[in-house]
Amino acid sequence: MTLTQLRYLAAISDAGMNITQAAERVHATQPGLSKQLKLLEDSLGFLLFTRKGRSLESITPGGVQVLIHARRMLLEAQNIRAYAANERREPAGKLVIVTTPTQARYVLPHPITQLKAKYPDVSVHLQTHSEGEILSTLNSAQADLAIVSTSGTAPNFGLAIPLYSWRRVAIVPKQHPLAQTLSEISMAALACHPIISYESTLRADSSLQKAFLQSGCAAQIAMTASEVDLIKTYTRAGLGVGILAEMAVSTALDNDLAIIKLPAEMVMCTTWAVLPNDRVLRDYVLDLLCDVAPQLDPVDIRRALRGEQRYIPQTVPSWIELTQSITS
Amino acid sequence: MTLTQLRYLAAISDAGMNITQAAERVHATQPGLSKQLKLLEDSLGFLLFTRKGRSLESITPGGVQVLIHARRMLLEAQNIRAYAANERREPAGKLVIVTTPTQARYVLPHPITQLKAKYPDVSVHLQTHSEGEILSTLNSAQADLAIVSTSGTAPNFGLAIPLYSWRRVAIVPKQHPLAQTLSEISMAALACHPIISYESTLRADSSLQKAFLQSGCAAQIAMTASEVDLIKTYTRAGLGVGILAEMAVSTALDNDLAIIKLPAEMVMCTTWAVLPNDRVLRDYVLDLLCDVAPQLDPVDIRRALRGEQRYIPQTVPSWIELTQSITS
DNA sequence: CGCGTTTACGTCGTTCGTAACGATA
DNA sequence: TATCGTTACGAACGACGTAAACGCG
Repeated sequence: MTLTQLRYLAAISDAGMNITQAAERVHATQPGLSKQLKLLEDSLGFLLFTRKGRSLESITPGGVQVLIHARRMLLEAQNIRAYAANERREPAGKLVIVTTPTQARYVLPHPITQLKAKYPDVSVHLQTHSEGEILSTLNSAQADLAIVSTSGTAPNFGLAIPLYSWRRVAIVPKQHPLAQTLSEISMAALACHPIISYESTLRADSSLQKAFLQSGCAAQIAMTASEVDLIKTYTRAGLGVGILAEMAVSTALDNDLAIIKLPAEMVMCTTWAVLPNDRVLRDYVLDLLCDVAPQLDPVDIRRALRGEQRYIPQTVPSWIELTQSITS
Repeated sequence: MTLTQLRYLAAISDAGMNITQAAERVHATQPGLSKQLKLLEDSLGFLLFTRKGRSLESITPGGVQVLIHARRMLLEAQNIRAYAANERREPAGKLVIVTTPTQARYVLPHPITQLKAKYPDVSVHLQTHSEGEILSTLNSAQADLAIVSTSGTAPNFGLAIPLYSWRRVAIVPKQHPLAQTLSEISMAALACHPIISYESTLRADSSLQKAFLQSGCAAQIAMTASEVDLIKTYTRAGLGVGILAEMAVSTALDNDLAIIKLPAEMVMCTTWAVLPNDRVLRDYVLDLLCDVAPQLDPVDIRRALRGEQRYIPQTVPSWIELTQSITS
């Protein structure tokens, strides 16, 4: 049993029992994998895959168990390599982030630019998914971290680190009657207008729906979209009042839109970085996080990931505080 | 980075930075380890040990981190091998148990005899320690399981499985006045006599001390011993009333002694099997446990060890029930 | 006949042990 | 001088890739 054999085993499983395809992914030849698989099965003494003719059909129950432990070993091997790469200040590396389109488009550009300036040889891979899919993606894909938002408690996976809190805002075209709203708008006033927002607001437990329910009004969801830009576009077209995350609007770029505060019934959301436990992160990952949220202490995070102590978050700043401190 | 290199690394650390000694333990030559260590350090890019002249002085902070992950990998490798050995019904194997002298001497002989009858090629290693040292030994030594007793809650380590509950009994020579005691003796009556018991009863929080305190008496601890046999010997010599675990006396062997029940103030103790989490056990380990405590379900234990579900203990039988069902 | 796996074979790299050497206390 | 680690070298093993054969759809 060698590490190579286990790596091949995982690759074959990942490639859907296709040895040829697995061989390409690990940059080796197909007969090589075939042979190492056979050797592994011989040394273990039982079959890891069921065969159909010559092809692999499916993984055996024993194969599943072996694979579980093999993947843990490969993860730890990665950890050692990551630690070593940090230690010798290796400039190159890979960074896979799974997050939502809003984060990817409006929050991450600046931190990632900073990161690329400091570490030009790190290849960054952004995977955007809808809110619900992100944690399962972090689990299956070999991503380094997830950045997600919740309106309530911490995501129940790995180590969840609160980055900042934020509110939703309403947007209308400057010529819209509501554009004159001076301070914040009431939920009741908002209920008179058709709403344009994210797809996720259709869910009954969304914080938007709950805010309307709480104030005794029913929202008219005029339309939903998955892309923030679509919401802006249709708001500009006069189809209704757009409601979106405050990170997604800026007075500079959206100067044809009026930005209206929403009342306290519209609860604050929190954006979290979610890190898989027991994983050694490259330095640039922590750099990135600290760049997003300066209140973080990389040493604390490292300790929490190693399981040495529970992670106790600092006071979580609001998005507005963060952007103010950047411009100042 | 190969598994061999990591195994050597762990061996060198275990041998106190002595490469020659480490080489013996892994059945390899000293130059082999020396070279592989250098190769590992080269591939990682930093030193794992500090050198003093030519000798290894101590492990570096980086070495500590690498070692943590390396040990996890080696454990998982062991897990795969153990799973495979089970799968192919490998008759040979090793079983390391850490436990107390009482368990080793009075509880385990029968189950271990059974085990050796079923698996003659398994080499069994019993390590006896005092109650307090056992869990730390299980942690450091590569033992398969610990068997310990507590008078209260479950040991806070790994997976603790309650095997049986038991009481203490008092013993006196047949000619002793108390030998005529018909049913159980009161704590007050007991307090009139010098007590001979385990060393651990000297601790203020021992259940024996607490029982005396609760009934308002002070025990006269005449003497303590670490060995059960010593307690019996000095009891026979008439030095006092022996108090020991009921497993340690039998009407057959100790027919010169009268066995006296103790009242309910003397709380019941529980004997636990403690298994390290995330470890694949050989079949014979579970066989042994089920032989000690027939209420156990090996499938449940396996699932709990894999972290698939919490372990919910069955009703825990008392030692008396266990011995009765064996003889019946 | 193409796709995918297995088998066969030659080459290359690596590991391992023996032996000699070096340093240290 | 004894102990412990390093270096050097040769033999053996193992891994890998190329090429060909085999089954199956």
